[in-house]
Amino acid sequence: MPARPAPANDTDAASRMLQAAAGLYAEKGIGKVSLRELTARAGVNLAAVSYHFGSKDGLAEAVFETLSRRVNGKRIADLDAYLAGLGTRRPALDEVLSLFVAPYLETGNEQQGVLLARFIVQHRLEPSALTRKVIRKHFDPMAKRFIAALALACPHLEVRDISWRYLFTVSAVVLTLTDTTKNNRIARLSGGKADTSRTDELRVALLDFLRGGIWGDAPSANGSRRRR
Amino acid sequence: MPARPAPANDTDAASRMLQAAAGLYAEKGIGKVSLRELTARAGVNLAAVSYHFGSKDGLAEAVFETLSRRVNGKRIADLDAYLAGLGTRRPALDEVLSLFVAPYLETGNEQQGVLLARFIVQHRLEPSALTRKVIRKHFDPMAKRFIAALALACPHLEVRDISWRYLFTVSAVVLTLTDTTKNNRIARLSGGKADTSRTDELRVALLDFLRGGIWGDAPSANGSRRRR
DNA sequence: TTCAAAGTCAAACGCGTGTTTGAAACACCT
DNA sequence: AGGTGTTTCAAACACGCGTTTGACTTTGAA
Repeated sequence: MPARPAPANDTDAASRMLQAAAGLYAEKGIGKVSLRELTARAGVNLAAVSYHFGSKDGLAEAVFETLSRRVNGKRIADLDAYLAGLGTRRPALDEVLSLFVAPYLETGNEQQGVLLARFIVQHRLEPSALTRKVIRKHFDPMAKRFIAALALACPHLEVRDISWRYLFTVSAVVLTLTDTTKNNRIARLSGGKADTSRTDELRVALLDFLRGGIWGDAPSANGSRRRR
Repeated sequence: MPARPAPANDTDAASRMLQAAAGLYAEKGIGKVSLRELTARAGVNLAAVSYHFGSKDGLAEAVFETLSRRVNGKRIADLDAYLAGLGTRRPALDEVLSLFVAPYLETGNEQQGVLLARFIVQHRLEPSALTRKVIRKHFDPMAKRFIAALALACPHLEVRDISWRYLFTVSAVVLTLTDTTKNNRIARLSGGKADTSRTDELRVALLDFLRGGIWGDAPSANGSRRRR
């Protein structure tokens, strides 16, 4: 059990491993990174993982704990600030959605968005003790805050509807972000007219879709669902 | 190289393996099934996989080839029938969406929906030669048909918008379906008010969301996006 | 300078995996 | 009944993985 010095700089072995892990997770997927590959990239001995983090899972937990705490802490803080600035006025759906989507689309920090998305998708596909722990601790509270904010922004909807639509929103965002490689599916299907790797375009398209989906005012088959 | 007899019944070793594979893929995830576990459930010797399917990947390919061909063939056929019955009238967005979503939500065949969803999500998270092949062969053509149909149903939208929204739609559907276990996330977040395991409820909520998202007529932040 | 703690390193261990082997059992036609 | 091609089976193989070991090097305070 090592005594971790509090201020670790970037040339630290542990920091290099964390960086290498984050990079490889984002590039290849969380489950497809071997310790030999990881330590090679970090320029560190194989045994260093066990020494500094206890195990492979310990390293992964450190990566996602850090990431989740930072990202969701900022999301909650930004949401609070926005709501506080409103006074008694109703929050705008667009603004709430923008705040939610922000960490996935932050320009200049694409790796963070992809990593975050991969983590969520991984948890949905093959939940593990690790992902469950991080989700419950860092994502569930944030989700509840945003569901509450969405309810304020959409007074015509019940909490049940909001919950469903929040879930669909998350799904659309994270799965889209896991396909940002060249020749991604949308580029292929649209003949290049749309492309996940053009982030600005993606943001606009995504917000258009989510706004409509959450607000929920479109003509239905029997025309009975008009409410506003 | 075995000579596969054309009519294979359910007590066939190969059929039993296919069934066991499909079941285990749906239950545990595609990447988490070992051949020893699979052959044990199928009541078959370990070497039978190599003998009948060449390799582990060969078995997986057989599973998803069959599933994808059947499901997407039916989707295309149903869409064609619907469009043909319309004559020159404009297709209804709700109907097109229902046809698209159908194989994921077919009652009495839940395993199919989950398996399908898992396959798509797996491909997005960690694409492999296998998933790429099946996607290009069986899903891309179907997707293009539905995008075209959606364009007919939504004449106010450009193909680019439709492509984006189709992608978001797929994302919302498949990722939602990978979390249908007890104590799923939406049940936890909504305090039980919504629950992925109640299929009828899920269908309604999903179609409400998708209709609104695709049609895209909701008040935006600056109020400028009103078009119909 | 000394010495114990912290960190690094090459090597090996144990385990589960997909795959292969070669013999045995079976099926089916002549 | 004989014989050929198909299918099953237990056993072993080769490999990559996460982890552990024990010796070596570095660090930093007394």
